[in-house]
Amino acid sequence: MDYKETLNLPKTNFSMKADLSKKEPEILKFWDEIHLYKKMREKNKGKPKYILHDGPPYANGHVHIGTALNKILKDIVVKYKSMRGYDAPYIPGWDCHGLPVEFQLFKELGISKNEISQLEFRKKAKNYALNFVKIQKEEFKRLGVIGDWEHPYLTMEYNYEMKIIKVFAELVKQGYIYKDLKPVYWCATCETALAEAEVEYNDKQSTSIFVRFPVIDSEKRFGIKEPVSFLIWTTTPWTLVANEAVAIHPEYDYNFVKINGESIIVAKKRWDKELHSKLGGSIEFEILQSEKGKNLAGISCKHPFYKDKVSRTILEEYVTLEEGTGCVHTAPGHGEEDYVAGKKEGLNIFSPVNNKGKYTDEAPDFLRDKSVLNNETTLIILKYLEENELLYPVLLPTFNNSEIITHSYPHCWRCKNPIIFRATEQWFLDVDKQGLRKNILDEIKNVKWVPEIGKNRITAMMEIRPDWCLSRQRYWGVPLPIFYCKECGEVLMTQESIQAVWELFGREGSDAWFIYEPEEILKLKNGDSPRCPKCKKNKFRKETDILDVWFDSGVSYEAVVRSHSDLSFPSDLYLEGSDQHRGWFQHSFISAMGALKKSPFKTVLTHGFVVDGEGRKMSKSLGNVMGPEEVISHGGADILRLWVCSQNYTEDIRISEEILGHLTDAYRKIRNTIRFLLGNLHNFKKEDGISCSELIEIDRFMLSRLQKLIEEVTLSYEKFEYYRSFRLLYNFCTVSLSAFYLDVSKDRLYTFKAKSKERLSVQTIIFEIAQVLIKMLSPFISFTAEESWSYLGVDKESVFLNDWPGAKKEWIDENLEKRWSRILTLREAVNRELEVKRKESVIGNSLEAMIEIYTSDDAAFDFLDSGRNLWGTVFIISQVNIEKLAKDDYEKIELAMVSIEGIGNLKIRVQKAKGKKCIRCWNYSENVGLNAGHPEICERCLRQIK
RNA sequence: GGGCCUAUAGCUCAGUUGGUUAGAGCGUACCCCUGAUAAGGGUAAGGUCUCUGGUUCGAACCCAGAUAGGCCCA
Repeated sequence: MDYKETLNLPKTNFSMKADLSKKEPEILKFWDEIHLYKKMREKNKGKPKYILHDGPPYANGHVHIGTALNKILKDIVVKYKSMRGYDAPYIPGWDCHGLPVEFQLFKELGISKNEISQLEFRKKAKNYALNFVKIQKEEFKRLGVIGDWEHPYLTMEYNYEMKIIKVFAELVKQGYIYKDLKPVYWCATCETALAEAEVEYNDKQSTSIFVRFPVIDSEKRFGIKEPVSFLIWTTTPWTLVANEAVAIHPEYDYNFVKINGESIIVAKKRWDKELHSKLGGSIEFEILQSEKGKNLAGISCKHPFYKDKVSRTILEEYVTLEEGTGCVHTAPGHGEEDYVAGKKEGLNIFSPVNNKGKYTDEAPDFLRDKSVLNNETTLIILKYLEENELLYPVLLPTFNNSEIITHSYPHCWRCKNPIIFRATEQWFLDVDKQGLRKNILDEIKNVKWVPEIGKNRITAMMEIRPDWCLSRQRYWGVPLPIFYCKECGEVLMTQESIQAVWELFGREGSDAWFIYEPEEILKLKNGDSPRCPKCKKNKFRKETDILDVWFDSGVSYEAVVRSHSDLSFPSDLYLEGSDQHRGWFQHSFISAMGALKKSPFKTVLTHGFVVDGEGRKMSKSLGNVMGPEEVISHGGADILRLWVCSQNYTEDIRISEEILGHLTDAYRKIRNTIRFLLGNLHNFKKEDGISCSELIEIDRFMLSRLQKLIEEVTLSYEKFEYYRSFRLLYNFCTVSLSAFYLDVSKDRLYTFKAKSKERLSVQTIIFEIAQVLIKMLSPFISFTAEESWSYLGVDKESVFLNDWPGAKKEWIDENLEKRWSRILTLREAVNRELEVKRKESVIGNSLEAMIEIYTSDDAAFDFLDSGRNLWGTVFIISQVNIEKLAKDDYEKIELAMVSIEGIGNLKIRVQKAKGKKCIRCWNYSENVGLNAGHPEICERCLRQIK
């Protein structure tokens, strides 16, 4: 007789091989067909909302691994919250305007700004962005991210653009918006402002000179008879015209060096190190005195170019001793640091240079209309300085007392010419108006930052950040809705004039700005056009700057969260990379706090950056870039998702072939564990389950353990610590299930009658475990969870339409768990002894073993005695003998002693089992052969086949 | 150059307020099984807790510095 026929071996169509790259697209189609997102929403209709507001990625390029990480994390949140019973909408968005698109497109078109009309370019930019929205949308969906993909938000949609202007209007109304000068990178050849990304650093030869800044009334100030000068060093002599100050470091020592009948002030360390040989050589000198920089603040010097202008000394930390004299020429109109210093010190932001890079009428007569970067201009300046005894002679090989140096200097990415820093008029948001900065700093404390360190980070940034420069001299973005009087240049920026703009944008989009004349845009409802507030004329021109794109995405709390009927303000969660402390978080915060005096988010979660296996950032030059498509095609999106949930994302997140290899192993283990569960449930229905009180002890223990698992996993989910949840689930699969419970339960599952109480008891638990596991894994490995769910035979068409499992307190049995932790300790000891005999070839399979356990301890004996019918199963052996010995006899036995906490000592002997092997259940028994009809099986099996 | 952060087995992570021989899983090696089978089980080996000082009776943990790396600035 073939007894194998009488066994209940596992059976399932849930394959061992995942074949994810083939299966995942089918599952995506399934989700699409059943309208999963809609159904998840319907399930929780009317329940409390949980709003994760999507920070929009740039619609530029393909999805890279960092973006994938971000979207998968968001998806985990949304799926988890939805299963927890929240109405958790997810409206994905894209940031469409801005330099990344514009820059890339200009590159692809191979043209510059002057070669295309703004309107035409914007059409191309829109299509460009739309194309990448389409591409990224498919790439995100492929990751298994669920959301309202059919109705995403785009920052270039008419309604969105309208909201941008509305928020701007509100900020104007509250007095936050003002105009000022600020230096920007400027290409005089292309006649355009450049963004940081459009600047290339190349070597350039420049004229470097030392210049005196004579101290006014120096004798009175210092008691020194000779004329005293601060000596500065510069490689851009042309900026001296715009000088406003001389910066010195508060902590450095400065020498007053008497030389050649004058006294020059330079940093002591610079003089000692280099300047003496360069400027003094063999000439005798004398150090008259030495002063700390901070004692030299506010000293008035003669301006090199303007007789009645004073240039004073200011204290700045950024002054270095790397080069120069330690006294730094400061022109706030021509340098970023100089500008910041100038704003702080209340200096004039002076920039007498026009679009073409030529001096304006504000410059001295002899420089007017001269190109600042021209060598001839430099010569004129040198000559002037020389004649006015301002140029300090250099001893080394020189050219007109100047030196030609080669240094790294910014150049235009397009025309490759050197560029200049030039102050132009820009629009700003005043972050200190109405105590905005203070309000934000206060409100930061009311927001939950995950990890907590994010709070410090954004606080530090908010404390020192300058006013927000809203102007960009670009093509692709939302125009600043501002007009200027053609007659007198006065600004027109009233609520009415801005409203005219937003209404227009709502109807026709922001392109309309470039189509219509100011008068057409401004036409008021009664047909009147507004008048200049100053001169009362009614001819205007339009502002040409566009808004910083951070303003676009920053107002999404208004344009999306407050405007969308699915959403509610404020959002529960913003979840982005840690770089967004300076980016989206901050800009959203500023605009919402400014306009509404409310934080746009309750919780902000940040994740680190993806780096390679060595912790280095990914870069093309290092050749260590790994794309999501690579992982998906090799393993599948679930492998990528497993990577996301296995890593502690608060730090840098590593990815490498090795790491993915381990994750693939982990995936297989989880998949096979689920497969085994499903295989043993193939003829099991929910109604077959038996009640808790009727369960066999070990099954009750597992049920208790499962409740604990639910509690712990859920807690970690709540804390956004997914890698902890994952670890718990994974360890449960390997340690609790595969290596213990499932292994131990095979005997009951396979050899007992299909509907026997023993078998139904395990199946009840396995069914429960399978459901819980699949549900709790579903936010992580969504595809595999969905696939396996369909094999479970439960009346829910998708795993995601379930509620999150809740731990049943009444199933937790602490005494049982305590007892079983002892049993497991004993099991480990038994395994060690079994292994010894296995190495000695006494046994192979553990069922070939009989075990004798000795103790002299009462407690230990009671414990062993209480589990007489357990040991065979738990150790997967055939026979057990338990003997209580007298202390003396016990001590004499030459076996390793095992100590079990709370029980006592015992000794274990492993021997070959007695009797014959039952060919049905493989246990050894002395009753095999007693039945003549079935001479090859044991009595227990005999009962099962009758 | 500045601000913030990170560093524990090959990999991913634990490690309570400082307190015995620093833990887990995976991977590796070896063994078993062949009724989860391109599966399953068992045992074992693996660490100068990045380095150098300091505080302390005692440091993976606290302090200072260094090195390497990350993000944001300059």
